[in-house]
Amino acid sequence: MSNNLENTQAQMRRGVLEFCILSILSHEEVYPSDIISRMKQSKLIVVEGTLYPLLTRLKNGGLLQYRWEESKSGPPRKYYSLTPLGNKFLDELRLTWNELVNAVNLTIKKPEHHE
Amino acid sequence: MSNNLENTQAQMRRGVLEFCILSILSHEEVYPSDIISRMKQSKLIVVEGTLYPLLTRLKNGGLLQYRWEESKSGPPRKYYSLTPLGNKFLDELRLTWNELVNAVNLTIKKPEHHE
DNA sequence: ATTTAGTACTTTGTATTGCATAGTAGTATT
DNA sequence: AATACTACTATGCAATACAAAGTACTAAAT
Repeated sequence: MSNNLENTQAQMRRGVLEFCILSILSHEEVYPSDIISRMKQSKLIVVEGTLYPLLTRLKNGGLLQYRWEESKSGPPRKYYSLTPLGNKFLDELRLTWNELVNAVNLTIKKPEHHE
Repeated sequence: MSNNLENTQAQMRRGVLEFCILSILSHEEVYPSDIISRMKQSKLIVVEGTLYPLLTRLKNGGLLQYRWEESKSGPPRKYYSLTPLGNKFLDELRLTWNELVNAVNLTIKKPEHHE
């Protein structure tokens, strides 16, 4: 059926996709293939068909911008970076992430017995 | 558009929904409305339209079971609990959660400079 | 000068699923 | 018998991750 382990694990990862991508872009101007390999290093798999539309959505939302740059080893690359709005957005997501970790830790602990 | 903050925040929470619900059920036998209020306590909002189908999916997947119990204050309740398979599944998700937290922390940190 | 390989960006179609909304049904109170 | 409250169920829509196939550029080999 649809409730195998991998599916649920993937769902967890999906939830933090945008956050991680924005974080990477906050450190350095990179192009999509860079992002994929950086995420892979952290065991967060993301594929092209996911990343490209996501970057476009973020760009259309005013969170990202890009510039073209020639490459010596193939077609030109889109170097993405955060806009000021994107930076604000990321700040909020950092808060959200910390809150989420706390909330989950609360939930997965045994409940305290009141009264 | 579709890339507002709330949307992304909700996405993060969604990713851990199953994990939290299974965790709650591993501690005590509860009925759906219980789960909703427990999640709310931890700031993880979940609504009926999400929870009921999710519980059904998990049950059909063999992770959950339930028994009916009469209630003095309304219709009978479905008390859910984990099956042995559900317990194994939850163990895996605990691992996944810890790995995810590590992976995200790795990703959101500045990259180290190799060579 | 074509072909092949490698890199990089793009597009299309599908399936999952969270949620809004509305509906059904039981008990208790007036 | 009507209303309120609680609880479970069903329907339809919208968002989106991913698979898969496609386009396009550079460089190297034949």
